Amino acid sequence: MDQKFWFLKNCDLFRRLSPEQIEQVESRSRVREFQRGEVIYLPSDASDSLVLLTSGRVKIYHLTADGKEAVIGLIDPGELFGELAVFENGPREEFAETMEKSTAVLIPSTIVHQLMHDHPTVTLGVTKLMGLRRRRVERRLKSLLFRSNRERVVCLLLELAEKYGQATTDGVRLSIRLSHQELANIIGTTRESVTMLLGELQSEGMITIERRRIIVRNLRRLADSIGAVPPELPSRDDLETCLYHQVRAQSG
Amino acid sequence: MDQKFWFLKNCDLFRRLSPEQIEQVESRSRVREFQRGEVIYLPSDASDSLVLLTSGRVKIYHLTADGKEAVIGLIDPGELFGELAVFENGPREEFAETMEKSTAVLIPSTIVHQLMHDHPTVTLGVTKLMGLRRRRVERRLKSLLFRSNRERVVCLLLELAEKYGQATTDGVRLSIRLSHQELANIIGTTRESVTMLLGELQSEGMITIERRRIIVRNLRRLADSIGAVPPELPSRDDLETCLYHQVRAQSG
DNA sequence: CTAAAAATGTAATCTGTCTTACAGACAAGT
DNA sequence: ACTTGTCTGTAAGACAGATTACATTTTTAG
Repeated sequence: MDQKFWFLKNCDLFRRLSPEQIEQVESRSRVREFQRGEVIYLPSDASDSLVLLTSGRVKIYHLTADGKEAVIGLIDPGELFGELAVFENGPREEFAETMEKSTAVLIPSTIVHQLMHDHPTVTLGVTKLMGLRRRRVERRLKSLLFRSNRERVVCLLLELAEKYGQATTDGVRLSIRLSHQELANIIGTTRESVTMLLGELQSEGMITIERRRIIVRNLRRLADSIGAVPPELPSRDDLETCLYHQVRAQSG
Repeated sequence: MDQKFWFLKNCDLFRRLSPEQIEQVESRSRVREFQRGEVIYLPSDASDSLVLLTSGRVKIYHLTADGKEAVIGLIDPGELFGELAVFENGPREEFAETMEKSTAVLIPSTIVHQLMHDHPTVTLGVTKLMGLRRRRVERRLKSLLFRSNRERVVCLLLELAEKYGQATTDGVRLSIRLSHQELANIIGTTRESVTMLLGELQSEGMITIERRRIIVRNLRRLADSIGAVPPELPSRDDLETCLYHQVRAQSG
């Protein structure tokens, strides 16, 4: 049967639900399209939905007192976000903003609560999700404390390679395009510093940049240069998930 | 009835369990004493227990490549930690080390899994715990990105006031003693910088320090100075919990 | 109580990073 | 194709913070 909300079935969290339950979630959720740069939610926002990104890309960030964006994380298709507001009663503290044209499903937290109540695997899934995110943030914290800008940039490249890296003959190609400003917002430095450091790394032969795409020539050497362990590249599974989304996006 | 493991009952997570279930947890958990500076677990550690701190204080930290401690968080009596290893199968990434003589209960993850399976409130409790911790880390991340050392120190003082602050006639007294080195390890700077900045803040009348205890003279003014919102002090409830522990520790 | 160890205070130098400023490259829309 | 706006590259000066080095105080352990 052709489901309108096929993506719910494709989402890890809901995979094991019965068709009736999926239907229930469907009937109460809203799908929304967002243009590039639109805000999905903000701290003062009353809404407390869980959000599933089905296409595009979203950045989660805090605003500092002087108006700078402190990026906490990036969200890709198939990923859930905004889940903190489902358990806390207080308001959110972060912004979610699309980095390109995106589509998202907003699932009211009441539905999520019900699901978690009825279906233990959902609860476990949510818990694991939270754990994963937390580990990610802790890792980032570690990669910022005590580190120079150069080390931060290298750490970020390694992190991006782990999530977006595709092995090619030239090296590991990052399938994500971020401006220097966006990179700077992730590691807490200035745009100029990022430009300089990427230039340095390129002239040292660690990376090459062509048409705003970064290729890490030698992952191990890059990791070694700051005493880190080279990351695993995304597994075949992840790629399949990714492809699935792309295919469905074209045909749907 | 006088329970040997009274602290399990006192822990939020287990409060609603039946006496039999408590007993079950008790029978499979181990209590251990740790001297100041002992390591409770480390990344290569095979053990995957959930840990409940019943007395003392623990710091959770990562080690950077050049051997510096990047402190992720502090654990106080009544708090759980090490919970990430309960869901991930991979090894831990962080160290847990006592900052003073401490006592902890090690609860095997199998027991936790069982409990979560049988008792939905436990699962929900764990999820909320993870959410809380994550928000804490994200907040810290925000308070480090783009911030000067002075701002970081002030942020840290505000954070400590929120957790350890006691209102007095002189101002908010922090009921925790941390060395300058320990403070530096939390905000990712050097011991010398912390010494200087605390001195500055003192000479500006923002804080006073007597016998290694910090008193924030005017919380609002301190918060305003970096454009932050002054934190709430710990509520009566938290204080009671704290007292409860102290009382039990004396009588038990 | 005393010795040893740890923590604090201070200061000079040196390095990395931010700031400011501007020019050129690239992208998107008319 | 041209224009507009965003992104990238570069560089000089200012400044914050790391480093180094050492004196002094406080705490801990025997």
